[in-house]
Amino acid sequence: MTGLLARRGSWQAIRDEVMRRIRSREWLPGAIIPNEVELALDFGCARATVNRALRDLAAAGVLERRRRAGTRVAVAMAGRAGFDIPVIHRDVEAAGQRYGYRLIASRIELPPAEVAGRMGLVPRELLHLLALHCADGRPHVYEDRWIDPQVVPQIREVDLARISANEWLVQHMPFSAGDMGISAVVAGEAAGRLDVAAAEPLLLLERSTWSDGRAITFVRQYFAPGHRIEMRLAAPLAG
Amino acid sequence: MTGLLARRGSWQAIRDEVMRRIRSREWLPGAIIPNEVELALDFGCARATVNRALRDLAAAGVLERRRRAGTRVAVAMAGRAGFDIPVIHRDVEAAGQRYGYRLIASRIELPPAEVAGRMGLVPRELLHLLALHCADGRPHVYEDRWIDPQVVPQIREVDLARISANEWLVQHMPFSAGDMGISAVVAGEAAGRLDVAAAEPLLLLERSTWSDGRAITFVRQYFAPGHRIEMRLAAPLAG
DNA sequence: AAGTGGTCTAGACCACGTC
DNA sequence: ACGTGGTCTAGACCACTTT
Repeated sequence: MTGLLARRGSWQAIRDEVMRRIRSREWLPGAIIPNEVELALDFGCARATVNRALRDLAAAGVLERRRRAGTRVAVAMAGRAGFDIPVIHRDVEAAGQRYGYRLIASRIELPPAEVAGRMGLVPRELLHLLALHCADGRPHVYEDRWIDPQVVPQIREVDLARISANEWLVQHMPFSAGDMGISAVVAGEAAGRLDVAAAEPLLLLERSTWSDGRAITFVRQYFAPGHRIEMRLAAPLAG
Repeated sequence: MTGLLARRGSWQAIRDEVMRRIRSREWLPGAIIPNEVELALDFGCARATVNRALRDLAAAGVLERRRRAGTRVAVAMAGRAGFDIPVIHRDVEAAGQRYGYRLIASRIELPPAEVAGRMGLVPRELLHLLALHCADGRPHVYEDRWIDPQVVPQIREVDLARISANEWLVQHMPFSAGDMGISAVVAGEAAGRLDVAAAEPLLLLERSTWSDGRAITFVRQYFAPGHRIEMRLAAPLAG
């Protein structure tokens, strides 16, 4: 490609050209593509520029790169996506509704074995919170949360009746990893909290959050009937 | 930091040091941090190396960078996450079960207004597929899919009784953007397909996929009771 | 107008893992 | 062992946006 695709950043042009060759099946999944030096000659640029483009595609999962082994087109190039973790506060307000939060209960107690297991710790006393998030005064999300005060000692001094544990954690314990599971359940015992029939199907979101190998919190959130968790899927490349 | 954190890549050491300063509240959310030249002097490295580190953090959402305005610590540094799009085939086999696929119906017909709306097009004839994904011979996911043959003309020549539309699309129309919604519903009309009671709560995943501004496909997937969609949350930084 | 990040270069050395 | 990607440098020019 003799400089055809020149743009603002030539590494983007290179990335696009590589993508084109993959899409057009000029470079098949699993096949090794030319090395950086060859591509740099081909594209008439520095190797660092090619490196930038290929690194970008590797990060997006389109390419697989290994020293000495070279760069190949990923075989199962389907799966990764990015989305924004739903933040209830913003969710509600984005829908043009007034957000409300109410702490129902706050106790220090032993978690059931399942919760302890999810948090990967031997049962010991944790902070247990029950809370309700409201939209325009109506129950929106019922939340059952466990927090390990040994990992987040400052939590003892927070007035959790005023600020939701989630918002406080987000502000003071950021950058954590975690896992999340979504399932459908019958309202059951959460029905009373959300003011719905016990047979109503609810979305249950379970999330555990980790910092430095230690579980910070585990939360179960029951969403009011009809709620929809939405996410935009970010493609490896727009186009 | 006089070379204290030297590692394999010094840009990673710089990234870690910047993170440390943010975590320790040495640099507060919203505050401007020193520019690249200053940091390069501070760290005793080339500006490009600092740039690499800061670009990485900006991509992770930890920093916000603007020309001329400088680099500042992001205020709402909570939200982004990454996960792998659930691929039913792999899901089932990862659970040690045998995957099966069965095409129930395939028709060319006009979509209901809601589907047309989701795909952002005026109603015209689309390919409509009903299919069942099985695990160990038992119904696992019931799928109701619409495909626009004007966007994917090759689909007409595919034997969709043998390969699922999803797998074919993934292989031949990769790298697309889209949006996804998850909700809880009662089994209702999907109950018969999944062989469950009509009142059973099911997870409904709706996804529309776009390529180049045009909708490729819109699919509703009803998961068998008890199914859980899991995702690992990728933190901006491990640690 | 001027300062900041964005990018490119040409060359170099290094680390890793395959051969 | 040696080829490949990973990274770093020192300098340069450019693009954007705020002052």
